[in-house]
Amino acid sequence: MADRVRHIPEATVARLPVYLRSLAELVDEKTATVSSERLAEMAGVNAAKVRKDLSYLGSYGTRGVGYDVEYLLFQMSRELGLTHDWPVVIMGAGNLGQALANYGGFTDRGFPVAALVDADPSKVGQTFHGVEVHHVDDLPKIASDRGVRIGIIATPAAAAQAVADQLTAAGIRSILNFAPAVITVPEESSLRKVDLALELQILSFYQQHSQPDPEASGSRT
Amino acid sequence: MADRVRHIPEATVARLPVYLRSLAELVDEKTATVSSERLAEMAGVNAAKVRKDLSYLGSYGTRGVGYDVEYLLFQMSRELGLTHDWPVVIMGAGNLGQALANYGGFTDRGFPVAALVDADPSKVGQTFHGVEVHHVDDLPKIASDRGVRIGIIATPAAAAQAVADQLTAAGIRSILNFAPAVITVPEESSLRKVDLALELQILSFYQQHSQPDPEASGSRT
DNA sequence: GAGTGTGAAGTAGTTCACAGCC
DNA sequence: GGCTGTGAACTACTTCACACTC
Repeated sequence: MADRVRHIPEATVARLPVYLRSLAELVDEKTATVSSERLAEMAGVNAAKVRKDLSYLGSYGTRGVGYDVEYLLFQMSRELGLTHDWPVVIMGAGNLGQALANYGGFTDRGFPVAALVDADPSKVGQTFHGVEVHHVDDLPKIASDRGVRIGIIATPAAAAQAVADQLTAAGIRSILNFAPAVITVPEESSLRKVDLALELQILSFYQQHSQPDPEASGSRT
Repeated sequence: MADRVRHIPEATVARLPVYLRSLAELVDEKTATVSSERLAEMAGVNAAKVRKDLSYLGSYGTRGVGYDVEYLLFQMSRELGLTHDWPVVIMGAGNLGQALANYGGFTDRGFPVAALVDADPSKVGQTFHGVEVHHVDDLPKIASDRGVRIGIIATPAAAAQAVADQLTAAGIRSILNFAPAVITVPEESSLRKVDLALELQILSFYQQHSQPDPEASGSRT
């Protein structure tokens, strides 16, 4: 039994939110229990993976029955730290920053946008979708006043590293980077990236390699 | 030599665009050759990985010297299928769809937005950032007329699977899904996902587990 | 009988370490 | 001497298969 083993593989962590969403759907449709097989289907993975993933959280299933939807949902929310809100700041009040502030999906899911932050004084004071733009110099104050733990970088690539450093200086250790640039953060910080063009380039690769190119000559058979 | 070995690991494919970007920077600053070490630093990975990744494309380096920046950039663009444009359609002309149409980053990188597509007749005919909204019934025609091979799903979650099916029916086999929903596509199609809330939830997990919880009791040492 | 929990086997990806070439 | 290219060792993740519990 050896304490509660507290190391959950990264790959598993990345799937927990998908299970969470599936569980939320099951609650909506008033399903009381769910098998690993059903959950696997909903999450688009296989059943063995679901069972192994869930086993890292603890033994919350019942053999012969399945998992109690509500109980599992609660445990998973707790594990993911979603039992309370996490206010975020969006760095960069340009197109992307505004669009993200505008996008309801964050607030709805427990990540209210506490502020937009920009270096351009002409943007400071403006409001987008109810979110005010503050000057980057005020970041430390905003972060501590509003308990912001997560920063979203929505600046041009050239500014991304400097902005990451500002977030770090303001005590923000979780960063979601939308800028198409590689940034480095201290060891103890978490960094996730979303790079739209990169995803399209990956699709392009597979597109390129899918159809046997009619121009490919020379190699018969 | 056994032909040219044509299986590149997925993990490698996902890194190629990052190398590509680094190489583009090197070209800008007129650097002629680059070592795996330098490239690794720029891409935020380690040097052995760079060498192994590049070796899948072929032996484009020179021992004792490094890689010719321009030549490698060209080879990599070719491999990624970026020597020509790939027009895309954006499915869903709501907030997110409009924001994506508005975001210059796609067109700049060789993925011009051929059309926005929506089911709502009141949106059809409108223009966002120079991109016209078409009715979803016209999708097959648009796709074939404009050679669209990539579709971007920017609809609400509830519509995502139906839209994916419409894309498939229109012969589009590469899909980038922004909707917070699991969708399935035929075996031969490629699917990538971008889920903003999911990324924040992952950060929340690590945030939650980072600080040694002061309430954690019992285990001394 | 049904369905979880998990060791064991299998697979993919990473890193090491060094032979080989410039 | 410097740096690539790559087998070999290692690590992470996935899947299988079955003992175990309800």
